[in-house]
Amino acid sequence: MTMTNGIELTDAARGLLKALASETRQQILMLFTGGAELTVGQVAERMALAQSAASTHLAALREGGVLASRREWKTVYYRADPEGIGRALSDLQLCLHACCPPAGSSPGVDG
Amino acid sequence: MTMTNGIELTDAARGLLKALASETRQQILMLFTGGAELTVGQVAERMALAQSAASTHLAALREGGVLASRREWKTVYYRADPEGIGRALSDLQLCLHACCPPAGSSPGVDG
DNA sequence: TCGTCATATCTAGAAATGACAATATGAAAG
DNA sequence: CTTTCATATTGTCATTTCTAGATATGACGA
Repeated sequence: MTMTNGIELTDAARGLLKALASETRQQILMLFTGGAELTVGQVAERMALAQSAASTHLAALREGGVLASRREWKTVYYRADPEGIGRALSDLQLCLHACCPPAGSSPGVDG
Repeated sequence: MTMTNGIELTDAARGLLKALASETRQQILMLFTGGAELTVGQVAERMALAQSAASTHLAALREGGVLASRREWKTVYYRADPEGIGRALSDLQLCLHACCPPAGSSPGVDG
């Protein structure tokens, strides 16, 4: 049995944290609210970024499991990856909950 | 009527993301599992960091609402801040949920 | 084959981050 | 007032990250 004396974040959770470490990427993610599909060019325009910067950030978000991409001819459409986000968020919550229970999570802790 | 066409992360959520953007700080947080109280010196020793580096990281974690500190004479004891963590996590979840619902969260989305 | 379009990758400079050493702060003891 | 102890802050350097421009890739149309 693998023994870790402490708790550790999963890859999914670390990916989310890394992807959303940048405020620019946080804002980019919000562009995809409601299941919108956006191209690299559209993101670059809305964020007032160079195409290369937008491409890099979008790749980082995809790498972190936050976005997914679909290619149609020459155009790449990015969209949110609710499943990836959900898993990462769940892992993060589970880990932080195990680490620092919000008072009253485990019976017998308080009383 | 104030119209924000998008969704925005709360300060608490952004604080959490910023605080946990560093893997070193992620590991530091895990030292506080189980409600442990640690001094700056103890964290520095366990993480094999200089005292100044530990102090800076702990301050960042406190700034992000992840840790809380208690001063006793010359010694400062840091501990997890479950309330702050819970709020940030809740905000983050709420925002991401609103942005990218995990399939079937809002009745009528699917049909 | 050549040209165009959208995106990805490479390169280089700018800005931010993280590390350590050294110094400063604040509180208690002598 | 000076010393002592733990922590906070400052200065500097190395590393990383961010950004934009230029170039490469892949697919279609002529």
